[in-house]
Amino acid sequence: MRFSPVAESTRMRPLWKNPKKMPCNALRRGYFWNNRNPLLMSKPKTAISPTRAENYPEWYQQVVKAADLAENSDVRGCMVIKPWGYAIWENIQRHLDAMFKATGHENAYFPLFIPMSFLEKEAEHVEGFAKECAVVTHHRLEPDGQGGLQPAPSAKLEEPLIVRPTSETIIGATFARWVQSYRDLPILINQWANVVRWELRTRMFLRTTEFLWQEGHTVHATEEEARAETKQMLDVYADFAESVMAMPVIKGEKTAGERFPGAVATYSIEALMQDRKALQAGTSHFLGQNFAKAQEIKFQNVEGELQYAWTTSWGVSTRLVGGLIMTHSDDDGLRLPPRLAPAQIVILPVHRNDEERAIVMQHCETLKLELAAQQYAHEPIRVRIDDRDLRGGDKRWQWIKRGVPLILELGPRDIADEKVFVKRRDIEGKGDAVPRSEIVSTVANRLAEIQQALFDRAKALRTEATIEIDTLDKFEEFFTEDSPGGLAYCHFVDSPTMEAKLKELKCTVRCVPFDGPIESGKCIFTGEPSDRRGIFARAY
RNA sequence: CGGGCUGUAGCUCAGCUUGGUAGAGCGCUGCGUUCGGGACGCAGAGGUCGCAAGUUCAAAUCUUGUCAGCCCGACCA
Repeated sequence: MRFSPVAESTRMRPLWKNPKKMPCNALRRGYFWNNRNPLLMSKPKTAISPTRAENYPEWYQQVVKAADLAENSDVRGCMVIKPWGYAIWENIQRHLDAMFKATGHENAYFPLFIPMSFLEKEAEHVEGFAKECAVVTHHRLEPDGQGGLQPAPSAKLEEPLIVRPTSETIIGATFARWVQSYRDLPILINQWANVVRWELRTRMFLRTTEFLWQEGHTVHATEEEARAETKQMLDVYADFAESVMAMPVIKGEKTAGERFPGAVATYSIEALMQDRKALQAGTSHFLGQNFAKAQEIKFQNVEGELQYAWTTSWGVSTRLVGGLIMTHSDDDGLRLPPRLAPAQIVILPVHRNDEERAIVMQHCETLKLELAAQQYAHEPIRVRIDDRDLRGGDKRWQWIKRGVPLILELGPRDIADEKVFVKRRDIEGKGDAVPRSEIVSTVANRLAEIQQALFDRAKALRTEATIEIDTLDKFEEFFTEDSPGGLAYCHFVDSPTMEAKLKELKCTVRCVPFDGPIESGKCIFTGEPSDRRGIFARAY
């Protein structure tokens, strides 16, 4: 997740002022800022370097930086989410929160710290999380005698606390007190929180040591109801991903190996990124009675019998922002779907002197008010005027890199012509002059078109990258190092043979899609009979 | 936890082999010319060379120790 030193330095800057002295490697590989490499001058200039085709992971890092979304912090593996990035997360929260409320859930907040013994209660859960937990062992610091501090030996905790990697255990313990009768059920709770998983390799938004998420936890009287809840929330996620994020997803069930520790069934939405790697964008778990038994969540049913409850949990995280970036962005930076854009429209005033400035600003303010009075997707349109004292080109490129869907320019010439210059971020090119009289009435439509266009483009890419494979040879060919890869639908039966082959190919089973047809086939790894295809892909 | 590497200006780095006034690009500040697709010129500000000890008349440079970080592997939303 750190910017690699190579990329930050040599690749971005002209190391050799005299082109004749440049090593030819550097020339060929385009190690030049803004592609000013003299040998590549014919190539269109892009705001992000390297391009997606040249070096996808590095491109991703550069987009995060150029779009001003986040930066690395002084704490290893943790990022600072900057205002523009956080505003995107806030929009994600706002939409999801409304959807959770609409399905009957309420927000609550549980402790950051979990007694270690809680984690120990569910055996598989221990297995799954123990290795990556941050542990709190002391509650006081004292001088170490050398000008520094140390945890006070006298302040050692009797039982260590772990920083929550997820809250099933502590919420379960709480629910155990809340539930006595079938009349107390269901319990439908959501929590917006931060969690910590001490990952060794981190990447901005996609995998950081601390991340922000939402975790829903529910308790039900019956298995059917809990299963329905699990599916319902997966549907909520899928709906959100597709309609708000414009990110096409596939709903499916995880295999045993990919299941949440302690769950009976794990469902996920899977998205395909532009480098043809899959991203798990959200998960929903049917926990059966496993956690209820571990946490003693019991209730008396109508007949007066004591029963274990059925629980679920489901979550999405700031990882969605990573998915958003990799789904829509291009070689000029971020492209935001209008429904999530912190600013859907930025107006750039163009003026050269104070006299012009006064006139232009007045027109900009009026335009802003008219636009903001319009609605898109049942919300007032979000408009900003950028009147910072910067050169026009710089400013314009900043907003392009930040992914604002519509950039409007308004200068003396436009005012004279009664026009506004409009640039759609999702379309190549400089933009068009639109009559001032039309811009306000058509703006909601324009945003809707952008939203749809981004979705369509992403979906087309996925369709192009999707294939059905029925032989191991073809499978291996599809996932060789040089092959672009993608989503492979294959018959399979979970087995050690398969696991070994997948590991060799750096490939994973993403899920067994719900909408896949039931058809008889043979596992491409073992030849055993199978009736469903699974989706295989390299993944984040 | 194994293997490789790096700590010098806000950022990215050069300088170290062969010890002798602390460097570049970008960024930042000011002034001027520019300005509707990423401007240019001039003038500035900015550093206990990760930390500690040692060798030396003299250490960014050599030696030892120490701390931190990065990359590649095994694990993961």
